Amino acid sequence: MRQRSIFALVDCNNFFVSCERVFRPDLLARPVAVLSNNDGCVVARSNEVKALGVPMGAPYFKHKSVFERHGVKTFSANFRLYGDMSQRVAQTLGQFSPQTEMYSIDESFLDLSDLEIEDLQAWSNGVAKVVKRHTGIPVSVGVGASKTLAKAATELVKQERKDSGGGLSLVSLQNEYPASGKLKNLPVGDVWGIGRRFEAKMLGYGIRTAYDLAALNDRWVRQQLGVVGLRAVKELRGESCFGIHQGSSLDGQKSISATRSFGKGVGSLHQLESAVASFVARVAVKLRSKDQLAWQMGVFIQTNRHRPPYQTFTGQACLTGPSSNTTELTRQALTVLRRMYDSDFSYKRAGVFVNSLVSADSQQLPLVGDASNMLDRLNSQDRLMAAVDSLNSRYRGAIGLAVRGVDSRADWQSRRRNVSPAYTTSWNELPRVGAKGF
DNA sequence: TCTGGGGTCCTAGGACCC
DNA sequence: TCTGGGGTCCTAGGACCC
Repeated sequence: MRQRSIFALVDCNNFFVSCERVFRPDLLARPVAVLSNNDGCVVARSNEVKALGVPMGAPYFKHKSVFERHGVKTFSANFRLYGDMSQRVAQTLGQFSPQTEMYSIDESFLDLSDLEIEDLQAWSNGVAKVVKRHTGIPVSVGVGASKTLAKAATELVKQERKDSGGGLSLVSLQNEYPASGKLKNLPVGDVWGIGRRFEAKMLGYGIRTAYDLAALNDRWVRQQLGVVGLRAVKELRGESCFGIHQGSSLDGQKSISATRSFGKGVGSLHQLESAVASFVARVAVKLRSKDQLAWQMGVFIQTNRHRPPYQTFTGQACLTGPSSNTTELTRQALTVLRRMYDSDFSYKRAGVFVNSLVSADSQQLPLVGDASNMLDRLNSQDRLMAAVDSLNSRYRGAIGLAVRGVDSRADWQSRRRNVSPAYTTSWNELPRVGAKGF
């Protein structure tokens, strides 16, 4: 008989900010924020910035004066750096359980069900210490009988806002559900699976905490919050509904996209073509890096969301066969774009997506035509694309189709005024010893 | 002037079929 | 007084996650 489930969630504290601080220890006790593309939104906040009352995802311009008044150091998002740091954390976690799932760039679940750990509370604190020592990233470690409870535990740890990180186990041998007496301290909106809408609905009924939520009647929950909400509630009671997906949550993903808001409004078809072509290139690289091919692709262009009339144009193309070939995908994308382009509008955002993905090695050859010819052609395309990918990873963005354009100051390019160096992935960007903070 | 980007799953309703 | 009914597929929209 399988024993009960036990999960841990390791959640990196203020992850993007913590990454920047690893290489800028001078910023450790100072307020720091990381901004999204175009320096538009606040996507990571140090505890000092949280204390200023700046919410997650807030438009930067609305808080700019507060930032200046308090000397908040801001960075433009540097995803190459964060991705690399994320890998380091994941690697460290591998030593604590053979069953790990990288859930997002800053969170991993560990399955502890089959491990013999006597003191889960001490264990969780230990994990936090080791990760901090190995990577410099402070983490919150939560342990529970379900993923949702593990998640709840990390939320409770984070309430303490300790810069060094720490752990909490909600699993005790004596009692399970009432052990969640601690859940009285967790606001209902902080429960995994309860977003803004569901939170408002629950508050309307006087349900304020995770504890209140767990005590509700199943049928009523099903009615109000659907099967998703019901699962969340069951998980809160320690009834595990979700297992571990070994590897990454994104393994076997169903779609891939590349979308961006533009630095300025873009009206000309020529510029949109250049933007879309560069998005296709990104998507195709992602496809190839995952050994995937797509049967379907789509393009969308949008006007400014905050300035009515807001318009979105979307078009889809069915490919003649599954592909990850940049040239072919670009041709299709541009056809779609030209078909739906309307010169009366100025566009602020565009994107390219692919779906109906299949694994490249399970690719079916066409039923008609000379299969060996087809194979040759596919192989030569594969080799070309592999060569392009390898050159581009070494000399970032060196090679591309001409339509993509080469003007890095084009209107559609994002503004990123304060990017930190690629400390961990580019020798050229390593600071000299003795420079500020080293 | 200035508001991110990448995903998933569920549900309701319409089309279509027998 | 009556205008079937059930299954399946697709799509759009809404909710959620980080």
